[in-house]
Amino acid sequence: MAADRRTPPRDLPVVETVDASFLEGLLGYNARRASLAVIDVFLRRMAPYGLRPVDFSVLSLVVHNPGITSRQLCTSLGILPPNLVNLVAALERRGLLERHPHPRDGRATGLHPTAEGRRLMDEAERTAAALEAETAARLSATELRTLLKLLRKVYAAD
Amino acid sequence: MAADRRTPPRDLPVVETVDASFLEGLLGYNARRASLAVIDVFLRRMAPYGLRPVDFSVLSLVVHNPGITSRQLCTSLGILPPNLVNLVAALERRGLLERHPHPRDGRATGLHPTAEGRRLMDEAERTAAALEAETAARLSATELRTLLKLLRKVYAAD
DNA sequence: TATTGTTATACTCTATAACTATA
DNA sequence: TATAGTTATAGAGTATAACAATA
Repeated sequence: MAADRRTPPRDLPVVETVDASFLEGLLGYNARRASLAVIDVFLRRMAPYGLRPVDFSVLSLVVHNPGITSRQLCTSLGILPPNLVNLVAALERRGLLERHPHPRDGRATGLHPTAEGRRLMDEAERTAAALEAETAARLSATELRTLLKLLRKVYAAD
Repeated sequence: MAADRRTPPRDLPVVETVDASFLEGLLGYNARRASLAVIDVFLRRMAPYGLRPVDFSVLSLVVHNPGITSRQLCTSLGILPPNLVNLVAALERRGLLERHPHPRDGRATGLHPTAEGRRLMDEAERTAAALEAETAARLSATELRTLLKLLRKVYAAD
């Protein structure tokens, strides 16, 4: 599948600087680039806690919502049930949360943070807040508030 | 790995409505959610053209930058070279672009849109622009401009 | 020696089907 | 009959190492 080398060097155009202006005008393109940039920093700063973004999200919801079920986690975070199983199992093995039978629904399992889970999340959430200010250092506090508001407007009413 | 069913139904908390307020205050969380929502619509509306977001991005850059190299595409879009190969090969097989030797660098290959490639992108880009207005219908034109500007500010200076 | 494009490959993420136990 | 949780598995997306051809 090599290019046709028999073609003589004719009037073929050469690109010096790439024009990406069309893509840069699209919301999807910019939202994706921004989210990748932010998540990249997040990944590096959360590595010491052994938490990927998805682990952070799950454990954060468990800490702020003791007794939350897997189903509620999936709905809140847009994770499919089969993909949550190992996530929760790993956090349980690390002693960061416990599973107890749901008091009112025998099918469900309530997820509860352990003392260690609360302690870790307290640290991790403070790191996340600091990181937030840092990542968005190019934005004023007002700009950051506006950005969050507009982003929520884009996906909230789905 | 079942929950301990011997535990009697004690004072275990039950979550009625999930509190996600901490996550909703994080830029990364909101950027990710927004980008997934926008890309989901994009995916559905571009399916008739047989273009995923990444195909759209690649072909758009080729159309707007005839002669662009794989390396330039990778740098512009944050794709790793090995993962671009099959992408370009597929677009070539569909007759949407052609590969010709680079006039000034024997190692490189220039990518050039075919007439069919230009025609398809013309349609696809008009659909993308329409979709843009639609997806962001909850935002005013001013809000959309502000959102794009702030998103670029987040990732631009990386 | 460095760079472009490529192959092979591995790892993660996401998605679907099917099962169990409870409601 | 429907739902919560689980298993197994398939597919897409993303990553690294190593190579040939050219600079």
